[in-house]
Amino acid sequence: MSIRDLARHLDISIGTVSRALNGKSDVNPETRERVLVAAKKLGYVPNQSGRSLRQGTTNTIGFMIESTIESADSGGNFFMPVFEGVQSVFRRHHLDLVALLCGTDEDPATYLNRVVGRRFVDGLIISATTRNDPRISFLLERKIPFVALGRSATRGSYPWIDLDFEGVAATAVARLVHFGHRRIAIGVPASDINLGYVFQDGYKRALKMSGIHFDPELVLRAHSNEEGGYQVASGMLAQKQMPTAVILVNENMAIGLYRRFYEAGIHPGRDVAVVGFRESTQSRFLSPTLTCFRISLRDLGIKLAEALLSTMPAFMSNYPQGRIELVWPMELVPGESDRLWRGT
Amino acid sequence: MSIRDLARHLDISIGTVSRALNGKSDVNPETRERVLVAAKKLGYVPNQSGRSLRQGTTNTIGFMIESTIESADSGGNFFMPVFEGVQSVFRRHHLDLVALLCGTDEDPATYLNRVVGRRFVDGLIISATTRNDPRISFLLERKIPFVALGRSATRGSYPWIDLDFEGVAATAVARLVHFGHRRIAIGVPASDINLGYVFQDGYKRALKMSGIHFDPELVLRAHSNEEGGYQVASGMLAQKQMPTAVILVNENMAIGLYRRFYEAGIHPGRDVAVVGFRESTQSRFLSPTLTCFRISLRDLGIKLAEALLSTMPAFMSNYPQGRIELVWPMELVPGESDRLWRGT
DNA sequence: TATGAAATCGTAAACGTTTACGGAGTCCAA
DNA sequence: TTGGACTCCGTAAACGTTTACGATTTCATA
Repeated sequence: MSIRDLARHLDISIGTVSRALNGKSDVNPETRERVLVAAKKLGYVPNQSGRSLRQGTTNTIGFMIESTIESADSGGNFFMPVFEGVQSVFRRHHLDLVALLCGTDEDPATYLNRVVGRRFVDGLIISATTRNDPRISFLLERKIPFVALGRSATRGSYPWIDLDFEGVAATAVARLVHFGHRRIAIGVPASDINLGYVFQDGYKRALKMSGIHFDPELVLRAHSNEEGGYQVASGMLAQKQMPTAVILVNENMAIGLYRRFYEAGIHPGRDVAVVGFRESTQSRFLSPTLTCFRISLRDLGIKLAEALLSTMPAFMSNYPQGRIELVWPMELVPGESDRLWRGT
Repeated sequence: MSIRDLARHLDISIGTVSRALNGKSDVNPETRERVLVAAKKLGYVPNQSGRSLRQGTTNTIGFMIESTIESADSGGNFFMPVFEGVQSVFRRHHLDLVALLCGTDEDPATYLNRVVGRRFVDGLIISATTRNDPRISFLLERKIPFVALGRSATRGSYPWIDLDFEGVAATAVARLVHFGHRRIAIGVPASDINLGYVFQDGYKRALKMSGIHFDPELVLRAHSNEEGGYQVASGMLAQKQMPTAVILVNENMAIGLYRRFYEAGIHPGRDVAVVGFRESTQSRFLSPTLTCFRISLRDLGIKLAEALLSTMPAFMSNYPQGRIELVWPMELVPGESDRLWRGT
């Protein structure tokens, strides 16, 4: 069922059929109608390879997510709503979104090279950017439209949207200090993901603002999952003077952290204050409920999509131009995990 | 940087270049070497649209996952490891895997129709199959290679791999009965997903085996997330005679269920027995740890990939033929959530 | 009626591959 | 010297689209 079959069936030329289907102006409204109903009746769908080859564009956007060991068990629930948002924008422009999974046994940069080289996608959204992310320089030099979810320390100008981890650290520290805490630990990712650095910097700055000396012992590196949280709690318990509060950068860590404290007879929200990261159904139903930060992942996805489209020649005209370096604000959602504190 | 440029640069014909790159036999080993090094040096990557158009095959497999409201916050951590497994097999065959996200505002069947019609993928893995899944009959009639993760009640023969929810129900019921329980509730998905039916059937059968009368009141429908778990617990608490045990079909429900019971002063693992579904880092670090079922998602992914390849003409020869209707066994992992039971 | 513009459509080239086919060598045996 | 077998390579068609261009028709106007 190619366009040729359709044309034969209607006894008109394939050029006219193509123009009719693509909404070109120089075609009789009446024949256009005939073409459209015939296409629907015969179930004609244009072959994407053919049109891609001709137009040099695939109408497909790739969202690259890495299923690293660390995030394998936790990344999904974050990305799904983001996809939703991205897709809601793309649909209006007849763009398809595919998620590109880079396995753990392949280097993200070479994977990207293959995908881009094949002309598989017209644009990319990359996520989980590392401190110096080779993908960014690669995409810049190849002039592939992209937007990064998470900035990086890479030189050069490129569009990125990043969560305000510095703000998270500042808000959390200020709140905990206000509750009387002085010894505040943080759990940061063990990987090279850039958010860890941003978060840690924000933490230090916030401590300085409160006149608290920075103690490197309070920075606990761990994987961003339940087991990592368990280790963070263990690290806190092992210190001669246990921190009275902790800020986590991932909500899954909270579960393991709770667990470890329970085992030690310590009750989060009563004996130790916990601030988690992202508000979710999970954080709302934990016991104690987690004080954390709210973010509309769907809106984030929408913004990502718009940012990308504003850099793509075919869609630029519909979107405002200019640098895109956006720090996404988050709102603190009070929970029980840091409220029941009664002082040392 | 097309194959034509490469040929010009080497001063040989494009046909020879193509044959050299594709490992055809009728090419001088020496010139092949020249082609390969030049291709690498110039960074040539074949245009996928061109080859797809010519060969009628895209070398791409789609894994369709629906980001329904229900699973939006929980589906990810399940699929990531599965992707890993699938991809490990595909890589050997130079197949690319993309995740196809069907948004909540689009009908899965029409989405599938578009993707398939465009000749975007050579094969498909579909998941979250419903009771009567229109995608299955669609793919069957269009003769698109596919494998379903989760069987369906649809007539016709097609390859599927399904988790052994009947076995889960049987094992859990038998165990709980052995611990002295007679009034065992279950939490099943509120959606039309087929696993809910399978699970429920297994539950009924297991009750009959133990000589326990089936009470429809004990079947509690809810979303497969934390909030759903909360509602299941509420449902149990509301009954004149509260069930002494509950089996959940999703581990995220456990968190909300725990929450609700805590609020009522009831301790899971002491006052009520809970059996969850899938073993994960989460289930291991909950308090109490969840008695649940272990499954290697990576192996599941590998099996899915092999099943699909065995139905695709280009790869059939490498894989055993025959019907693929596989019930994937799961092993019970004892936790604390159903062990501390001391009887009524 | 002649003319030109507008509307509508057909023709053919082009996108980047792969591959069937045939041609040009080379080598060896008859 | 001829013929055949073999190796290697070039030629050109084909995949399904889109689109620039020109051809034809219609229609109003001079």
